[in-house]
Amino acid sequence: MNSNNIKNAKVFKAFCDETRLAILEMLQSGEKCACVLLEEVEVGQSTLSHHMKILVESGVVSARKEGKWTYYSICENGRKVALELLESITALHISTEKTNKNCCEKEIIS
Amino acid sequence: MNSNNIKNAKVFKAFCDETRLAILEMLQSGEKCACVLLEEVEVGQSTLSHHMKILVESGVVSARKEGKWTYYSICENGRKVALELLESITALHISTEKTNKNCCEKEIIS
DNA sequence: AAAACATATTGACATTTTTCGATATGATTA
DNA sequence: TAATCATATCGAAAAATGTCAATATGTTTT
Repeated sequence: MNSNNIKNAKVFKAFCDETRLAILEMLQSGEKCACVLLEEVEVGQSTLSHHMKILVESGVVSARKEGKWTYYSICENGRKVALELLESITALHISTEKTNKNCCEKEIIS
Repeated sequence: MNSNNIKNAKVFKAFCDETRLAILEMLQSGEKCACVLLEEVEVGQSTLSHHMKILVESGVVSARKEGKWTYYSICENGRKVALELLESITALHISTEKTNKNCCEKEIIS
């Protein structure tokens, strides 16, 4: 039982919301100021701020403050971490052989 | 604006819940019968069934019915699709040059 | 055919997440 | 220093999700 599951789930929260995927899409063309994102995304300012927080906390997006503006961009390292995490949580740990044909032994024993 | 965002979000829903990550973890050692998963995961039968549905719909897990049992396993192809999707939605479409230093032109113009 | 079993579905409730408007904070401009 | 601007935070409402108990469905066993 991996107790990192709660933490890992947080990384993927970044990608399981429509609005956040739209934001990521905009960031693919490079760093964007929050005010620019706000113009293109169909949510209010406080909602955008909330989504940006989730994206930053997932590690996939990084924030840079400059004066009164905040610039967001896709974080290469966070991207790599997420990809490797997805690789690792879906990787098979066995060869292709079937070992579970009779998985419900209680049926057979009792 | 990519209208696949709703569909894509669904793929990652598989990974943004603690219980589903625990289930995936069990499936890493190979195909498992629902009854075996139920023994190890801390939820009721109907809840497990609900999670399995989400996992199957994401494409990452496939179900195989055999008599009264249902066997679940990580779907190699679905895994690949998810990985490629994550690659593509986080890929930068520009070189590293900064183009947004003065992103808030309205400030300068008005 | 009836009983037992594995899983899916339904409906209700609890929790979490998303959203918004209002307000706070912190920076810049006048 | 007052006004303005960009963003964050708060509190409440709405929507979505997770959970369970009960029941339905389909299969196997007796």
